[in-house]
Amino acid sequence: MRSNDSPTPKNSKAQEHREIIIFTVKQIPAGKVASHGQVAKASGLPGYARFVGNCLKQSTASDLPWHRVINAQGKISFAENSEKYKTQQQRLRDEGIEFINNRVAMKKYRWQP
DNA sequence: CTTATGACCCTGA
DNA sequence: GTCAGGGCCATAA
Repeated sequence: MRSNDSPTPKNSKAQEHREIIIFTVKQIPAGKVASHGQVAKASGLPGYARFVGNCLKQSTASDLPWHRVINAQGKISFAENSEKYKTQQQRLRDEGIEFINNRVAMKKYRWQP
């Protein structure tokens, strides 16, 4: 490790990746859903699926449609008894997305950039 | 359907 | 520097 290698401590690659991911998530129109890996890939960051989830959780932007981001299985990544699950499900239903057996028909509602 | 395994990424202690 | 954990993913059994 170098000692004088970071002129700006706040400068992180991850920080910029966050911006891109947030930006991409904002591009998801209402009535559509996308998986974490899909968002990551659409952001030009394949393999960042996990980072996306961690990022959305941390982000507090009100204009960020985090509820439109689910896992690749078409299911919400929270526990069914969790409040977050209910909230997300309700918001998606409000946008016209229907759930079948706690699952979304990705085939139909999948966001395609 | 569940469980296991390997992969790839970042954060915080 | 190591280690555990997280809104993950794909494949295999």
